[in-house]
Amino acid sequence: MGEGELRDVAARVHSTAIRLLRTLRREDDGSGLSAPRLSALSVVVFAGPMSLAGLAAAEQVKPPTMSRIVDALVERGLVTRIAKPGDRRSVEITATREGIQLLDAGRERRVGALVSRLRKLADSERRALARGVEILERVAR
Amino acid sequence: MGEGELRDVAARVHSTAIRLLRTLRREDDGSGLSAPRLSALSVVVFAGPMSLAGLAAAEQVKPPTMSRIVDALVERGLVTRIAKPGDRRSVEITATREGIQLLDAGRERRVGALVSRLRKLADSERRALARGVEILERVAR
DNA sequence: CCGAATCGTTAGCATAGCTAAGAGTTAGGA
DNA sequence: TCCTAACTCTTAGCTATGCTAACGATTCGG
Repeated sequence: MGEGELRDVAARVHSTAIRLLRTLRREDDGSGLSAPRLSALSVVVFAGPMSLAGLAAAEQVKPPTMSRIVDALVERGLVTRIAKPGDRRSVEITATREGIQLLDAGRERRVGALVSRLRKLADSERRALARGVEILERVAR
Repeated sequence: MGEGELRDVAARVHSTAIRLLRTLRREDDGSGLSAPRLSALSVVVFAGPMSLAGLAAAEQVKPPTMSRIVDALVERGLVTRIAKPGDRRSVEITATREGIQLLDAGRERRVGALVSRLRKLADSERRALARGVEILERVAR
């Protein structure tokens, strides 16, 4: 594959990812949470309890920003913020059962919307897509 | 392909797109423009001159929000905002030469970063990725 | 045990999103 | 004709999200 083709693939991957996420984002309206809050919650749910600094780093955001996002999530009972025993400077942020449920529902909507689109594909196309995404996972890592 | 597999593909497409864009976004720092401004500029550059309402719709944003973004772009000389001859209620937003140049440089950085990652792939993988993206383009449309 | 480093929060600023409301322009019907 | 309705954009004012700087509390090292 030549240099020009490679650039073309890269450009298409880029613009397609943008368009896809923009489309799926509409599904988030039903969650009652903004995108940054939803995203932070999802990190806590999937990566497990973590410090505020860790969560901020995971979200590529500075600690003060994350501190306020966590405020809002605590306010809604979606996470708890508990001083870490052994080092009381630090806090452990943990998802509550409500937090997990809300996130699951939201991801269901997003992924569900995508599934319903994928259903229109032929089986061979689904397999080609699966193979492509497998490769892209390594690229994005 | 079964229902479970289909969900799995959808979930992986979703999370991979998120991770990929998050990675590439770091390249935008060099542009001196925030993400919404950069994105609005890119629409104007690629779709050509358009009204404020059209641009707002393209960016899935309300007109007042776009009005301020355009303010900033005009301020930096990246677009012009000219009353449309024939209907002076409306404005035509047009990219300047500087706007086009700035956008090209930014996209170069993003796509370039992606290209350098794709270079590590085997040729068969690049082809598989190209095929997958082709399918995903239809899905995202 | 005292100074320095670490972790989080608070304060204050800019940007980005919204709705509500207003100004200017166009279009259409009496 | 002209007056009202509709359309396009902007302004005003709110909340949320991002930042840096500075502070309080805690822990660690010498």
